[in-house]
Amino acid sequence: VTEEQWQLSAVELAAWRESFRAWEHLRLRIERQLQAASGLSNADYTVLAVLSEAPDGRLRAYELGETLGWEKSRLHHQLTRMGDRGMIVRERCGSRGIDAVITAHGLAVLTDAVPAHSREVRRLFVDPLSSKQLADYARISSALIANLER
Amino acid sequence: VTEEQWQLSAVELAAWRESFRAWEHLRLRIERQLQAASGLSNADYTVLAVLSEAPDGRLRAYELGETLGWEKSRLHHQLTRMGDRGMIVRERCGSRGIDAVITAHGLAVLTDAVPAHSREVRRLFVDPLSSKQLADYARISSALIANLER
DNA sequence: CAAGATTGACTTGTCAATCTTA
DNA sequence: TAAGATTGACAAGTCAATCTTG
Repeated sequence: VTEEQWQLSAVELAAWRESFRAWEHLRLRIERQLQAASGLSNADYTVLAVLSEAPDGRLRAYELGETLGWEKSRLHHQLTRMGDRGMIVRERCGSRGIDAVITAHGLAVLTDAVPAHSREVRRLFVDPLSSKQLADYARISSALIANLER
Repeated sequence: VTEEQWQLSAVELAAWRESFRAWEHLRLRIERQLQAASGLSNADYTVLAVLSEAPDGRLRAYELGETLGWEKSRLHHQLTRMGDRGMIVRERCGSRGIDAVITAHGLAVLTDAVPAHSREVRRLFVDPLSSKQLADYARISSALIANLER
């Protein structure tokens, strides 16, 4: 019999499936709360949050993409949708760059959405874990990201 | 000043964002590998895997949905697409139930896909973690699921 | 040419409404 | 009526190809 070195042990496979399932559920619930309460997707919320934290509420599209880890076309479609809904505007900047800028409306929508969203994150992610577990989870996530980006 | 009890601490927020980012990246990479190597989405793969593990490669659509934690319409669309590609068939079963049954072709596609997929899961998820971290991560995921399903 | 932005075609997932049969 | 299945409209994301300007 050939050595099947790729095989996952039962424990490893279960860990993978359980983690996958947990994250899918979590994402769905967060998404639903945001949608129902504020009409935002999680992607909308994240873009608004990142822009609102940038100086002048403005960021190069390119850097925004890096920050979020999104492909340029995904970002572009997202910004187009958000632009159509008046949450951001695009402004040509320098030579061949574009700035995404959060609008007053975008900021208002975000401000409105933050408390309930944060409460949901707390309820579904922070509260069920001990602070050690939360720290562990974050540390492991960082390790995974580091490995992914190598 | 009002007590802002919903606020997430910097640590909590960072943990949430880091975890979110890790999981998004991970999912994308897994998805890409599957797509490139086997023309399967992760959803396809998961359905095939679950069916292949069921007695006779057959499962009530309803139970399949429960197992995966998917809504019925998602499952329905998914099965339709997989049916179109000859990987499963639907069979009326009992009174008002439908069985999803993996076909020989579906099983062949799955069998083909397993090694490279498993290798990728190992490379991106299992190997970068110590076995204690893996166990921690799985345990935390279970806790999150338990909380979500309450 | 190359960095960065844009486009369009296509796949997946969500929601809400509807159908079917015990 | 209710369990379970189906449908269709739509939002989101992916890929590959193309445009633009230094």
